[in-house]
This record gives sequence, C-alpha cells and structure tokens, in this order.
Amino acid sequence: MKPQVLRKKRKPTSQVTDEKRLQQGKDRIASAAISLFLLDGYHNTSVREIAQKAGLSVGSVFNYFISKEEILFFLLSYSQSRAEGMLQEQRAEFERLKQDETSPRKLFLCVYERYAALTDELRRYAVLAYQETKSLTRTERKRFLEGEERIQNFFEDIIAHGVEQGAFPAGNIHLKAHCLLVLAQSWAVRHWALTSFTKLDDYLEPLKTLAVSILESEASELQGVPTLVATQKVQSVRKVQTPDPISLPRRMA
Amino acid sequence: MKPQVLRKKRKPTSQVTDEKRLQQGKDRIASAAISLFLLDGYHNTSVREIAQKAGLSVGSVFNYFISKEEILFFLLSYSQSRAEGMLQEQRAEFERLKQDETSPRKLFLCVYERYAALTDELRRYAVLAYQETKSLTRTERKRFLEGEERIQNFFEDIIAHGVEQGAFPAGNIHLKAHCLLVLAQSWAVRHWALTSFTKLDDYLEPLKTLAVSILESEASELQGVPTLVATQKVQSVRKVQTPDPISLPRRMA
DNA sequence: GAGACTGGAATGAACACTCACTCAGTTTCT
DNA sequence: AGAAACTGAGTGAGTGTTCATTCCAGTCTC
Repeated sequence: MKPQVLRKKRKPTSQVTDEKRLQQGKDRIASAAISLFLLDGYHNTSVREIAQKAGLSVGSVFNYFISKEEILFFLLSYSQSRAEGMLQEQRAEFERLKQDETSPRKLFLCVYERYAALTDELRRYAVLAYQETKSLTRTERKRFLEGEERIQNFFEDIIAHGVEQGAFPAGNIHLKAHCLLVLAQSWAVRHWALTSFTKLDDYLEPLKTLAVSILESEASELQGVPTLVATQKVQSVRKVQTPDPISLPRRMA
Repeated sequence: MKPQVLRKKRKPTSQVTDEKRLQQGKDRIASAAISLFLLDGYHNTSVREIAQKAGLSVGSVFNYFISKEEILFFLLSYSQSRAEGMLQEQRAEFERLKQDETSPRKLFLCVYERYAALTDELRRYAVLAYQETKSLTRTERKRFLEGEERIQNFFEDIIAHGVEQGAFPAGNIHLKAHCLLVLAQSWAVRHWALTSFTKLDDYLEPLKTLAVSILESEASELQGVPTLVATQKVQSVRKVQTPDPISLPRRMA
C-alpha cells in the first residue's frame, strides 16, 4: 500500500560494513524509533523523524535498515528473543528445582517473578507488540503469537506439576495459566492504570498473593449463581454491529 | 502527518440531510470499516476499500463522515457510550441490590457477568480500541482512558462495599479491581489464546470462581517468599534500550 | 610533513507512489 | 423540475526509498 518498491536485492554499495558500527547504528536508530512509535504509533512516525531523532540523515537510516518495517521487526524481535531466552533458562531451572523437591508454590512464584521482571524490563516493547502486530506480515505476526503460546504452555506445565504433587487442585489449568500470564502482562499493557504502584515490586508483591489464590482455587461450582435476569438491555445507543440489511444505495437495490 | 486536510467548514452542498438515512449510512460504513480495520489495521485500510465494502463510492463516504479519522472515532465512541450506558445502569442496579441486602459476592458476580457480556458483545471494538488509540488525538485518547478508569472505580466501589459488609478481606482493593477488569477484558483482547472456550460462558463460568478467589484472597504476606537469587542474567542478546552514548555520526561529534 | 589517493559512510534533493479528500457532473427520488 | 444523493477521475500533500554527490579518516608517496 505504501511506496514499498519491491526490492529483493540489497543495495550494491554504501552498506555499512563494519560490524560493530552497524550494530551501534542499528541500536541508535531503533532506540530513537521505539520512543517515537510509542508516542505516535508506527504509521504516524516518518523515517525522517526517526532519522532526526537518531541524529542522522534519512539516507543513512537506510544504510542500517533495509526498510522502515525492518526497524519495527528489529524491535519486536529483540523483545521476543529476550523472552525466548528467559523461557529456555527457566525451563532448565524448573527441572532442577523439581529434583530438589521445592514446593510447587515456591517453584511457581520463582518463575512468575522472573517473568514479571522481564515484562517490566521490556515494558515498552510489550506495548509496541500489542499495538503494532497488525503492521507486520501475517507470517511474522503468527510467529510472535506462537512465542507467547510457548510461555503460556510453560505456565501450564508448572501448574500441572503442582497438581500432580497435590499442591494445587486439578482443573482449569489452561484458564489459570492464561489468567496469570495476563495479569503479569497487564503491568506493561495497562501501565497507565497502575501509576499508584511506583515500581514493579509494589505491584508484584500483592499480586503474588492473588496469583496463589488463583492457583489454589477449587474448580467448584459457585453456590447460588445469579443468572442475570434483572439486567434489562441497554438500548440507549444505536446498534452498529450488523446494519447490513438496510439502506443499500439506491441504484444498487 | 497524513494528507489530513484541516477543514472546519462543512461542505456547502451534497451532505446527506435525511437524518434516518444518514444514520443508516454511517452504520453501513462503520460496519464495513471495522472488519477491515481489524483485518489489516486502520492505516493499511484505505477509504476506497471501505467504500467498496460498504457498497458505495469514495465520494459518498465523505457525505457521511467528514474524514477517515471520524470513522475510527465513531467506532470507538460507540463502544464507549455502550460501556458508559452499562455503567449507569449497573450503578443503579448496585444501589438497589444493596438495599435488598444481597450478599456482596452475589452482587459482584451479577455486575461482573454483565460486564463480561458487554466485552463479549463489543469484542471487536475492544480490540480496535487497544490497537488504534494511537491514531486519535491526544485529548480523545485521554477521554477513552478516563472511561475505563470509571469502570475500574465502580469495581472498587463494589469491592469496598463487600469489605464493609465483612464479606471480603480488606486491602488491595485497587489491585483487585484492576485484575478483575483485566481478566474480563482479556476475553476480547487475547481472544486468540482462548479458542478452546467456544463461547463466553465457557470462559466466564470457571473465571467467576477465580474471580471470587481473588476477591476473598487475604492480603497476607506469603510465607517463604523466594527472592529470586538463582536467576542469572540473560545476556544472549544485545541491549537496545539505551544505546545513546556511542557512535555519533562523525560530523556531529 | 605536504599532498594525492582511497573507499566506507553520510547526505538530502529527487523520485515514484499512495492516499485522503474534492467537486463538477450524473443519476435517482419526489 | 428541482432537490437530494451518488459518482469517480483528479489533486496535492505526504511518504518510503534511492543515489549522485560530498565528506573525511586513513594510507601511501615523495
């Protein structure tokens, strides 16, 4: 949709060849880019602005990145590979602690803390990821979602282990993992609503208690569930969802 | 940054005057727009595409909306006013049930169900809101966040009432409200990870149990908190966050 | 040390293209 | 007929990207 000339070939000359310099340059540009992206969004940020903020000329930006999209991709990749790294490491840690017969609760909290610390560190990237995945290729988008799925699976494994040990009640593992993940991420994604917590630990410390409550929650039926009767429909506003039936432009009818 | 011609004056002729027709048209267009926006994002969707999908010409679209941005605004406003409507209604319901001495738990669940039903209904709008608020004016953006804040405040009120009644333990009200809100919203925002739940109730039913666990969770210190020691730093990937110090382009040094 | 040479890197005007938006003319409705 | 609504080629601002040119830190020569 954008100019986007299809260009498989790399540019013949004037690429930055010095590896160190290249990486420093990429970091410079990426760092300028992310703050602008978070401020105005990817599409409302022009390469010229990025260049200016990074302190170089438009042309130079394209010596470091092949396209604007590659900058976004670079940023998201960075955060994903960090997450992937953590996952690997924590999987190993998990196996180790399992041998030590650490209590499942402790074990979970240990991993959870680590994950929360990571989301805190990568807060800006997480927000970017949530907002701008649409701007990626469909396949790239999928890759990112798969990454998150792996983390959720890991959480599920931990919970399952706890269930095996009899530490947590059985049932709803999938849901619980989802909830715990979402709550950790919300520190990044909904950070504006959490300003009363000045730093991660202020949030994480009480959250851990809640997390444990979730883990240990029995899958029992709630007694006396109110199956909402008394809630009349809100019809103060026009419906927009499915206006299809009506009002074709006259000539088309 | 985009063409964005600033145009305060309405066009002199050829506006759609018939109120009913105008609204139907707006709905038509909005409905076409939202599915495209969700598919490719706001910026990757052109007005031409919207027009085509809505079954009219480009020009006509601008008889109904003054700008492309107004379409986005219309969509987000719609979902917000729905939420606001629900809030009003539920506040009233809350007062009523309080008189009836309904148990706080039941009371909460009643409201929570209603809220979940709303997010389900407005699922597509919620996703849009999360992804595209960046494309709005800063003041408009703020208005939306304030709306969500009001809902969270309402949740807080309900919890506080429960605490007064001795049904829930004191403490962490703000946090709990946040968590419950986020979990309900995640049905919309992270719907792709919840495909194993085919419809809202499959998700909501077990979630309610977890929600109650959260509500009733004591703010006690966790015994034996592991203060993560054994987690070595991940340094497999370059840091991107603060590359500022190094490598100014030569002429600028 | 002065001067010429080298080539990687930086530059920014120019290019090709997209897209929101306009408006003169046409169609449809009453 | 006249008003209301629709149409779509046209406009121009704005964009990502290119590339001929300039710059400059070294290196070689004398």
